[in-house]
Amino acid sequence: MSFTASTPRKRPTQADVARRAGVSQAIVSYVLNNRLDEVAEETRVRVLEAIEELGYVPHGAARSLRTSRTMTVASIIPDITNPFYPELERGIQRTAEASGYDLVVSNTDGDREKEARALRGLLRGHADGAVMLPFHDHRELFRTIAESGVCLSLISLPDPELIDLGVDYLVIDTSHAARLAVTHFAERGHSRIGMIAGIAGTPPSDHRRRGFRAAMTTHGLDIDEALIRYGDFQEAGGYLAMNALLDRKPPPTAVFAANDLMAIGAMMAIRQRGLRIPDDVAIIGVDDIPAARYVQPTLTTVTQFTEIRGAQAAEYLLTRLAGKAPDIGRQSGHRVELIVRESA
Amino acid sequence: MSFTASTPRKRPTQADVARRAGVSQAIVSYVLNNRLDEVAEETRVRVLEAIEELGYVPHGAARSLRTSRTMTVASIIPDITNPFYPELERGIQRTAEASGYDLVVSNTDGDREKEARALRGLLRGHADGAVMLPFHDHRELFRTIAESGVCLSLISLPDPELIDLGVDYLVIDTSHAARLAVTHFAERGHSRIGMIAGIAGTPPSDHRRRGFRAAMTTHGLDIDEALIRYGDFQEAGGYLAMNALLDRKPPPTAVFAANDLMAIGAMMAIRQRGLRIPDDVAIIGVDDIPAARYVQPTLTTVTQFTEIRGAQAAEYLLTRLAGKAPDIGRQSGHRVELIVRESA
DNA sequence: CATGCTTCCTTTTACGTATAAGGACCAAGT
DNA sequence: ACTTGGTCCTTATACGTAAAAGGAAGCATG
Repeated sequence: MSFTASTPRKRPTQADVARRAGVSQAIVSYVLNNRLDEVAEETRVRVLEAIEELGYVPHGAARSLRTSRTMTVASIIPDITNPFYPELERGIQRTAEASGYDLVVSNTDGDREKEARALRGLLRGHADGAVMLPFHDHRELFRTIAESGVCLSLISLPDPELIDLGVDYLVIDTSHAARLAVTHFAERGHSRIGMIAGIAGTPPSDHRRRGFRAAMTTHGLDIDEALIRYGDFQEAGGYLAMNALLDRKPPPTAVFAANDLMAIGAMMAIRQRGLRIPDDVAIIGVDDIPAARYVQPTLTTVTQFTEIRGAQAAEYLLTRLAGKAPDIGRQSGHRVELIVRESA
Repeated sequence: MSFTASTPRKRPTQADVARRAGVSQAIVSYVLNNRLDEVAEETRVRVLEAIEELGYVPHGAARSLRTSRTMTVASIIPDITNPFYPELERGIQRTAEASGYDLVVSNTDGDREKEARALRGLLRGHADGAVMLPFHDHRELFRTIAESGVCLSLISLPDPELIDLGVDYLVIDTSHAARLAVTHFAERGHSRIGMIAGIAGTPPSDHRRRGFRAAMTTHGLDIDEALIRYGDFQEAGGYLAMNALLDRKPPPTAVFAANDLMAIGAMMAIRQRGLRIPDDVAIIGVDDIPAARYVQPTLTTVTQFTEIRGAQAAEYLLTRLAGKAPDIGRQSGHRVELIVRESA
């Protein structure tokens, strides 16, 4: 049995570097932090050489303890396997890394308890701030976190009390997405319009549904409650919901799905019954995930400019971490646009 | 202008808790670490009450500094927007969280320098270990990392020297995937078979290509070098590569793509020319991403049981972190299976 | 009645870093 | 000659925690 693996060479510390360079530990620290006025050029070079020779790398935890900055940001999102979120994620990561921050990712599955657990993790000081797309209400926890000095950038509807505490918001205006879809349907002569909403009871889903209702009313269309179904934001949920819709007499001629995955699931259900898209049933989704371009027929959808949005949320966070943000939280909406393809 | 946000209430420490409970800081630490023999039940309760009242939460960095454990693992992967990786990611995360570990994610874009940067991050002690799917060769860095006591679990071909250092491997046998695809094509009478490989020069891609060559030879089929093209593992790359293949005279009647995204891009190119799948050109991909079931026609593909694989790689890592692994690195292959759908 | 053993504390130390505070030396100004 | 001030060091300290070491009280043992 080899012992190589069980006897890791202890990593060198600033003290080791200092000994090697014949100076005190403080000087090493000054060199590392570019305090040029504190240390003579000649010494600086000697220290840098020692660092190189020993392969010294700063100890993250010690540094955090001292500075109370971790140089990592957390991203708390519902489901990384839903293509919408990696896109968002990527925007966040790009921005964070550009400022030298690491990224810790937590999947919540949209589960209340998992969301809460991830948030409590912030209190342990694992990250300097977080970007989060919450499914549930966590006002208490957000409050505690904001008060403890961890910055928050939320992608959701804003909460005035939290804005006062310096929480930034990227406002999701999904009612507008619903409006775009319904208008498009109405213009093409549809009147019997159904909706596949997200998980009942979660705020993003409720909001999207309210937007749908409002848009229908605007266009003077009747809302048949039986034509509003709920899915799980996955293909399977869309598939089941669509089947339920097609069982109604008469079935809807157009369906707005709260995200693309469910729209794609719905398309499967429609095809399986031998119906044609968009002739028999038209479909509009939300998110413009890459797959929307690759399904047959291609999917008409409302894009939210996901990656840009992630980057913007992260931007809010990073300016705040840099101390360049106003005390009070900022908020901004975001552009939303209908991309007309073949399905509607 | 409000000052609420700029004056965060300082978080309580064990010392604060101790003061409140009328004991010393050490007792608080003992309580938190369940050293039941060290503290009387009555005191314990008093301390727990104080913790509750003050809302005390342990300070991660301080704890890490003391214990030299961070309770986080890193996952270093090429591209989170490629649906293959979130799947992998999810497996890793599920396993890590079950053991109480946080997960730090780094996207490398398959870029050599970004991979190296993420690896160097490990040396700062941000994580106790890492699961990585490397695109490039980093033997030197891996060596340094392993020697400094950070555990590694790699998804790639094993390196004997690193195995000696206790690095675990989940071996990707993509030559087998290629074999399954070629065999399937051969059985259906195809002889003019093309391949869309990954980025030229990266090990995973090279290996997949070698497997393809070997399988062709096994079946006594000619390899036309002009029918091997390279893509970027994205839809766009598959699309371009397929167009190049269709320009050959005669074009291939079957194409094996190194991943599903490129296969889907290839299908677009085929459709655009008015050709039929699989009658004119048959397609097989690799990964079995969710979209494979939703494209039209549905995509025949080689599944790698991605989430399970991620979980297994993480499992390796966690057992090692728990000190339950042999000094020497482990390695295991993984199941690979052809899923026959409509495209071939 | 000294001795040792438990039980349950407190005191002390170390982890590796950033930085404030202090000191030695030398050139320049009076 | 004596401050003054700058330059470039060293020493000392704090961050919050875990855990070793030490100590006081009570109780049983010979």
